[in-house]
Amino acid sequence: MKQPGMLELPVLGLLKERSMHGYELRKQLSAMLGPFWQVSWGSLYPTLRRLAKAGAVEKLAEEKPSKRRAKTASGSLNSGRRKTVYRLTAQGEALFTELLEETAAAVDADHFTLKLAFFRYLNPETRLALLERRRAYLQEKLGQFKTNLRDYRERIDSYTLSLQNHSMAATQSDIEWIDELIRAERSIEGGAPNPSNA
Amino acid sequence: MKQPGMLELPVLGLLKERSMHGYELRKQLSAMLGPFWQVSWGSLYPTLRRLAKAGAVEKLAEEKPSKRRAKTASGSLNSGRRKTVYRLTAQGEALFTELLEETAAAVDADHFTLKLAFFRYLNPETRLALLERRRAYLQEKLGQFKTNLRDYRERIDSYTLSLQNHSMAATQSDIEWIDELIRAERSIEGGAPNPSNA
DNA sequence: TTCGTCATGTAATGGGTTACATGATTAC
DNA sequence: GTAATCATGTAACCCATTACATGACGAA
Repeated sequence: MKQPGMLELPVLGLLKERSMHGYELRKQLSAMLGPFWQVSWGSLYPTLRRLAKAGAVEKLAEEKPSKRRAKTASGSLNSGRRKTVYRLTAQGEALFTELLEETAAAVDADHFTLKLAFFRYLNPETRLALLERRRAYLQEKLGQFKTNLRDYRERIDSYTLSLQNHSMAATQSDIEWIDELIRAERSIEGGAPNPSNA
Repeated sequence: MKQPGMLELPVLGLLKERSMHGYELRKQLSAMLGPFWQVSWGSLYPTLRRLAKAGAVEKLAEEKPSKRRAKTASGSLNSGRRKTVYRLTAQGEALFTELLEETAAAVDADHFTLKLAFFRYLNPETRLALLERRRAYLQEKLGQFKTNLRDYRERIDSYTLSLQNHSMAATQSDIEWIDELIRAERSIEGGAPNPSNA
């Protein structure tokens, strides 16, 4: 991940479902967000520490199952202290909701992605608001692409032109995808009783 | 921009074309890379300072118009303001080429974009190598998406699923775009004499 | 026994973001 | 005369990256 302060939301969101230790958290994060999101230990653990300091999560030392000490036995002075399980607190729940609902940061692609991954915790109106905000942002960028190209097209070389055209097409495709999501949202809102997905 | 150390390449690349001052550099950067790339002063000027310290660019003080100017008429050809113009040095040229050619960092989307914007300075073989490296990377990610979905599909909700599907489609589209670029590269390589773009 | 995975962290480094601060010039 | 744009930077704050360091456990 690239931008600062982005891990908080997904960490809280995953811990909301169930308590986990750091290592598993990372695996779930990758599974949920796909291979482009790689979380490094050096960002995950400090995030957990910050959240713990803020009272949003608490550390639980899980006693080890190890039941058998047959072989190794002996002198290990202490046994506990293997996994550290993190659990969401009430404050953490509140923080999660706050981060999820804030519309300010919803426009940026990565922030939007993270919010979308936890959309099920939002009510339909908020979902629609976030979707429409993102859509407007993309539309604005599309317009900027066009003025940009109008003003500079002759001065940019063919590679850069190809770059911008591809980028515009991708933006257009994003918009269409958002439109689908908006349509789906409206149809469950006004139409059939909530199917609550699969 | 989000990642560290990414401004160096485009700054050197633009200064290679012609000397400029910081403010103009930023405008050119936006024009070239499109509206998703926003460069802040707080990252641009420190980058220039670093490059200057490394001897890659040199600062030229463009002298301001002798202090007092007649209101309008006199200095029509003057256009003087106190600007600091940056010029690429020989070392800077070397650094530019080095940064542009290194294949290690070429896989990441942003690095790849930046290199592509200066592809005209590379020979066709290096261009092809970079394109194919990027393609292989995307292909690999696509495979990871698939295994990921195979293993977790039942456990992810419909929003996250939509997210991943869209992300996969975008990756696929990126690959097709790269393929086009590769085809174009090969056709100028083996076929007609270099058309050197529009 | 050794290798791969599980598991938890810390330290140094670097640089991006945001806000701040200033002043000149142009257009209305 | 005043607002917008041109123009150049600095500073504090935050945090991601990378590399480092350690150790348990299961299987081959």
